[in-house]
Amino acid sequence: MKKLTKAFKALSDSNRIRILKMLEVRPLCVCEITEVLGLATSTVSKHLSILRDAEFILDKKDGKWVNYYLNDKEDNEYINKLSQLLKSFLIHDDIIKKDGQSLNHMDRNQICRTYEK
Amino acid sequence: MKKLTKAFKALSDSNRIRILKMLEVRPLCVCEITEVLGLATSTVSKHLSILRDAEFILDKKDGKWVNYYLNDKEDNEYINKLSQLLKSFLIHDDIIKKDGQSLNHMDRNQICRTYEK
DNA sequence: CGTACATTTCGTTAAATAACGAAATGAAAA
DNA sequence: TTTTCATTTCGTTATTTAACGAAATGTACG
Repeated sequence: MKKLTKAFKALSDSNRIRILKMLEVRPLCVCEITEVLGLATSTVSKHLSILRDAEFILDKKDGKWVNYYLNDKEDNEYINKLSQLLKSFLIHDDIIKKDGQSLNHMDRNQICRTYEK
Repeated sequence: MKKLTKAFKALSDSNRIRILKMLEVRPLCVCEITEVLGLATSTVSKHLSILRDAEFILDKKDGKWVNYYLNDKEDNEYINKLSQLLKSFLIHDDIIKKDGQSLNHMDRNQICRTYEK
């Protein structure tokens, strides 16, 4: 029961939904997500830890970057089903569409420079 | 987006999950739910209003009782899909099973007497 | 080695939430 | 119409949460 309510709680914030929908497009580092959402880096990092704790996402270190991506392992029924369902939701949502477009024009090496913020 | 996060927020509390699973068994009045959950009546009433606001449930007055039941109308895609999914979850959960058993032995007219509490 | 920099952790603050009891509401029964 | 009683609303309190900036961490590059 706790695992399930944790999953729903993770999905109950619009910024976290946006993150998951962005990760449907491709794996992303923290600063790319930060750029799209317009939040502080520390806030985005916290959101990602909540999504990871609920097992919606996984991360992989790659040099100085940390890439986050959707968890498509088969070992958590709730997460599998909910992720799949979420993929069918918000297809025509303006914010979600715009977020996806932003990602297409985005170069991580241009964006992720602390001193420009 | 707001409707969706509201739905997930409604599902992010274990007492509200228990209520929805109980309503899968049969429609219930506030005091039956109160009895099973062991919460104050006002707290249960608030949980029900959250579930109703998210459109997971509907209510119908019947004399002095208010019966709550699952919303099986077809007009809210998110709710339909999530309710359906929830029906497949927690089938073997001990608390959920026990809640269902409690309901079977329950007579609303025995339970719902303010002065006995 | 030392600097740069992506990310996480920490401490704080404002807002949201779950819980309760008491009071208000409204329908049914006496 | 007065009382009963299921339910809702209100006011309060304790906890959780989302947000921020500052400081800490750890890797890569000069």
